[in-house]
Amino acid sequence: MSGRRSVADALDTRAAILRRAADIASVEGLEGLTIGRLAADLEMSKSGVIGHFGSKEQLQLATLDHAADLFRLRVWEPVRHLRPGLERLLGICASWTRYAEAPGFAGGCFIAETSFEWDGRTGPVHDALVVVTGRWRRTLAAEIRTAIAAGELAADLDPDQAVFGLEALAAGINPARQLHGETQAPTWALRTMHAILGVSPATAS
Amino acid sequence: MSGRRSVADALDTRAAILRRAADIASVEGLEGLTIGRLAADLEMSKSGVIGHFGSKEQLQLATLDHAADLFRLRVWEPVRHLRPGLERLLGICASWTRYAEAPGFAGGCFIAETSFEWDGRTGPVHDALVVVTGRWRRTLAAEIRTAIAAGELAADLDPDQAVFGLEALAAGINPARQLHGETQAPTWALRTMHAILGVSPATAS
DNA sequence: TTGAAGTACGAACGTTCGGTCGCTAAATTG
DNA sequence: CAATTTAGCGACCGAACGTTCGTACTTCAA
Repeated sequence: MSGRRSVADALDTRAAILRRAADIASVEGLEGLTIGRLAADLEMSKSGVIGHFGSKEQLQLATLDHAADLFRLRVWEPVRHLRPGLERLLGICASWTRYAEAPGFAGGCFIAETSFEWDGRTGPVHDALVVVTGRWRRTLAAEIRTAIAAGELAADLDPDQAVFGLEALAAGINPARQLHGETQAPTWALRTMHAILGVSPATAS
Repeated sequence: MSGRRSVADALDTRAAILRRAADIASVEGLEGLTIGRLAADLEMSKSGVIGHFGSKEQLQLATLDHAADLFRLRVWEPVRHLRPGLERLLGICASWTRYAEAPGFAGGCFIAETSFEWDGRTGPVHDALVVVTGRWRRTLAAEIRTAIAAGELAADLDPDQAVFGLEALAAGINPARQLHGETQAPTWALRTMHAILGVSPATAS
């Protein structure tokens, strides 16, 4: 009844842990995630859970990576094939706000949640978060610069300022929906993103 | 060496606890706030701390109220005397972004932090947060509607969408500064707020 | 067939959590 | 001056925390 079942099962177990961990952490935060709670939910022992990661901090890092993978899969992958520049940028805005509406986690977008939870702290999780969000920021900035170079966006648009605006709006969907039940928040965010980029609704659709 | 000192001291003690609690919670979150940590920082016993509030949840609610008071004092009070409508609205944007730049807490704006921490949870703290942020949203929306009625803002501006945008931008300053060291974030936020309202830089200054 | 590697268990570890209790002593009230 | 109230302390509780350890069992390689 106990012991290892198979390599495939083991990989499944680890994946199942991370899936559940991301779900819990999206509500309780990455620090509010506890090994005991995780074990109870998965009907495992605590040592069985932590054995896959070694420590809680490693579990947190793995959970963050898992969530980042999911974010890329849901936001970046669908628009990856589009032409670099404005077309792909608008695609990102669309898939991003769509993702924020239904991120697949119980508590909303994991990355946004964690950014606010860990921005004031220090340590490996903070640093990993900087890497993950920094990479996304650079992707956005590059796309904007490409669009400007192609004449698709105004030459006087500040890419860094635009990236800041887009990120803030996407993150803002979380509390708007869960605190105030603003179901229109994703639509508002998308419209305001277009305004920031100086794109007319006609061009955007 | 022990025992009560005076009523004035007692009020000071309570205020000192709340001040320190808000400071800790701005970094560690309202849940990461612990009575033991608080007692150690203030060189008190745990029972001496919790005696002022009764339970941790009451302490959390009091801390939230305290932070909301400070927010009102720093953001609303300075522009309270201004003429309702666009003038006061622009004043709010200015004091708001200034506040987000130096909120007086170790970990950035407390309200923004807590909004993301508690948006997915339930209970009294969540409910209190809804009240606090809801009141602020209504204040903003009313100011925008006044400005529209006076012809100072475009008639087709959606007040709720604008409120969503302003709030998202103000909150976004937190992780931008603390995660990526973007010292320009407050300036970016203010500029984008003006863009959302359809106000030209000339009018704004 | 035997041995190594790996997966999970259950029990225990020391610590910290929120919270309670009885007490002391100062301030307030009469 | 006596009685009441109250701030704060220190000891303590049960529960939950992250973590370690020895053990059982399965799978895979030699």
